[in-house]
Order: sequence, then C-alpha cells, then structure tokens
Amino acid sequence: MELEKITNTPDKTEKRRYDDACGTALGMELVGERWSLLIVRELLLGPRRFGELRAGLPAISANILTQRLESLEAAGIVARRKLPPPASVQVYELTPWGAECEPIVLGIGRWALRSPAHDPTLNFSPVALMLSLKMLVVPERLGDLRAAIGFRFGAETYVAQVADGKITVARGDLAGMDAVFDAAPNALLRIFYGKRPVEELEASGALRLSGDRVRAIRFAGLFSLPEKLA
Amino acid sequence: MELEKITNTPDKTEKRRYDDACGTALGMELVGERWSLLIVRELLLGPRRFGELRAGLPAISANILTQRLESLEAAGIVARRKLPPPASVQVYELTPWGAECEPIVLGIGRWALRSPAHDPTLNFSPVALMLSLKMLVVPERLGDLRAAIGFRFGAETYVAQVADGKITVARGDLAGMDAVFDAAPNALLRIFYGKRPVEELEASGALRLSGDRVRAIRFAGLFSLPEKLA
DNA sequence: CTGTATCCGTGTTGATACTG
DNA sequence: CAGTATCAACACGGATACAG
Repeated sequence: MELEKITNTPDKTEKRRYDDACGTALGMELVGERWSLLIVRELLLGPRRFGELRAGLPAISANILTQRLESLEAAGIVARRKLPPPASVQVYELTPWGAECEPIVLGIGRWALRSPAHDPTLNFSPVALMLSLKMLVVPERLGDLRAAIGFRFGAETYVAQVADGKITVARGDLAGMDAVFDAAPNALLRIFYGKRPVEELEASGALRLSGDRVRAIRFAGLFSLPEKLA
Repeated sequence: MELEKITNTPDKTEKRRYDDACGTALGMELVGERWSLLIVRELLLGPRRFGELRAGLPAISANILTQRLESLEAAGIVARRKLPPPASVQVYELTPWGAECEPIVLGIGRWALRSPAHDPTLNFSPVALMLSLKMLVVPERLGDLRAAIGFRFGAETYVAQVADGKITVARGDLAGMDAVFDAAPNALLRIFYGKRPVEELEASGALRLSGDRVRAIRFAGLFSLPEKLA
C-alpha cells in the first residue's frame, strides 16, 4: 500500500523552502528570517561593527547575530569589510542591492505602526529613530523649509537635512547644524510623535536642545504617527 | 559575586520578542512569521477558502495554515467570514488594513527578483502570477494602451485592465475581454518574463490564446523582470 | 574588544494521520 | 472539504568558553 511514496522526492537534503517562484516568497527567504530585516535596518545608515549591531538590537544573542550576518552575506545583501590599518576592524555594510530594500523597511514600519499592538516604550535604537524620520515625515508639511538638524546619542551623531521638499538622514558630525537634539531615542519619540513640548523633556533632564530652537520645534512638527486602527 | 543578576528581568512569561519600538520590528512580528506574508499574498485578490489557500501554497501544511490564519486574524490583518446560505462556507479575507500591505508584498517581490537565487521553475500560483503583473509592469510602456485581458487557470478566471497609464488586476469573469490567455501560470511566466513567443507555447499545447492576438502580444510586452545582479 | 563555537532547554515547524 | 492531533526534527536564544 505504501509503494515508496517518498522515493521520488527530489532531494530531501533541502531545508524548509517555500517552493514558490513568486518574488515575494524569495524575498521572505532572503530577509524573512527572524532578526534579518532589523539587522538590515541597523545597516541602512552606514557600516556597523558587530558590537554596534548588538547595541542597536539588545535582544539578539551573539550566535544568532553571527548566523544572520552569514546568511545575509551569502545572499549578497551584506558585505563584510576590513577597515584599513590602523583601524583594522571588521565592519558589516549593505551591498548596493541590499541598500535598495530601504523602501521595504520603511514601508513595513509605516504600515505596522497603525496596529494597536505598537508599544513605544520599548527600546529604540538611534538608527531606528533616524529612519523613523524618513518613515513618518508628512511630505506636505515640508513646504520650503530648509533645516540642518543634528542629533547626539552619546558618542554617536546624526544629521537630518530638510531641503527642496525632501528630507535626508545620515550619520555625520554636527558642525554647522541649525540646532542639535541631545537625548535618548525614546525621549525624542515623545517629542516627535508624542508631541510633548521640548520644555517638558528639558525640565526632566531627558533632553538638551541647542541652537535655533524655533527651527528645531518647527522641524519636530514635520512628523506624525499614522492613524491608529480601532 | 552573582548577586541575583536576573531577578529584575520583568516578565519571563513573554515569548520571544524583538523588544523594539521600531515599526519595522512590529511589522516583522505581524507578518514576518514563516508563510504569513504569502498567505496575505493569496488573499490580496479577494476572499479565499482554506483549500484554495492550500492550493496556492502547496508546500504549507494544514496545521501551519491554521495557526497562521489564527495569528493573522488576532492581529487584525485577516477576517474570517461565513458566506450566507446556501453557500454557507467559511472564507478568509483581508481587513482594509491588511489590504494596505499590498505595496509591501509587491515591493519585496520586485526587490528580491534581482537575486541570482530566483528559480522560475518552481510552483507559481494564479494569484502570484496576476500580482506579478502589478509588480513588474514597466509604467513607461503603458502609454495610452487600453486593454482588457482575461486569464483562465482551470476553473478560475482573472481580469487585467490597462487604461489611463495604469493596470488593475482582479478576479472576475471573462465577458467582454479583448483577449484571453488560457494556460498554467508557469507557462505564462515564459511569455511575460521569458519573452518566448506565444506560438511556441501554443504549439506545445501549453497555451491557448483567443481574441485579439495583436493586443494580447502588445500587453505581454508591458512587463519585464528586474535586472539581475552579478 | 570582536567575534566564533558548543551545549542545552524550549518553542516552532512540518509530515502524517485522523475527525467532523 | 476543513480543519485537529500527534510527534519528530529543527531553530531559537541563553550561557559559556574560547580565539584573534
């Protein structure tokens, strides 16, 4: 009765697969594993070291991070590079193709934030905050504003530029900024999306804001969380 | 020395989570589980029954499909609905919010198809084929073409409409079509993306094309696989 | 400091069989 | 047809030890 029902299974060595020619299925094989897309997110603003990735993703364990970096590298999404001496440290960076999934990362985030399940009190990495600016800017509010806003998270600094109706975000130094926010990412969440006044955060010592305060506050008004469901 | 290093861990009952306030992390919790996004894909063109979902995703097992439908329902992405008598069958459909992730599904597919790992010989569901038209249409080629093209996959029929520089895709009947393709999804892959001539597929019996052949062939030229890497 | 390798308990996945 | 039950294999994540 059983007449070798499995003998013609092509290669049992294959791991679990979707067996689906659709690009979406392939995409989920490439970046759908647990943590993969968040590692990509952390790399979207430039190369990072192993420890920096761990810092941005505190809940990942080192062995899993190693595995994911390996599979992302095998897929051609991430490349590892050895910085020239005297630095001589290894960094991970996105390949040009890997960097092309930025719209996917931002799109998923923008879509998911409408869920009632969102909890803004969880950990928020500096990269996640900076990317959230691109994710949640309201284009109509940009108008003809020009602004160079700096962000300081401990030793790391980032720059957001608004010009010509667009916003760009990058790591970079804070020379020439119109204003600089110095605070933990979660505190900035309260300003940019919780719409708390900066004075409240400054009073509690959670924020230091320097430079052109008017422009900084106008900048903070450019962003908004998508409308929540039900 | 060890002084209760774990006692302050908040609640050990929590399952594995990203513990990340970023929307992307939330999105991966919502649709990042294995199979979830492909189930969403199969629902993007309208409600489906359990067995239809299995047919579109032949490699999924029934218990996993049950689990995923449950979690998608709990997340508010999928709703189950009982069709009124005399049908009285249960179907699964996307909620309005769930339907909003179409751009994500298409975007991941478009991005992933540049991977050398793509294998077009795998299974391809009718829904996947129809969505690939929206995914891979080259907008500049649409021009002022107007066309109503039908597709027949066994008992299921779909309609693609081109007008005003846009393309729409839906399930629907084939009355009034300019032309109708009758073939397996994988055969159509060879025409639309492999750029094989329709005559070749017709000769092998893999395709029947009826109606306005000139318009059908012009339609087939609207699509193109993204440029492969390396 | 930057990773990598291994062990291990647990949860998830998926093949198969089974029930309404 | 539409799921549920069972069970084995595997993936995950924590801890720890180790190498450059």
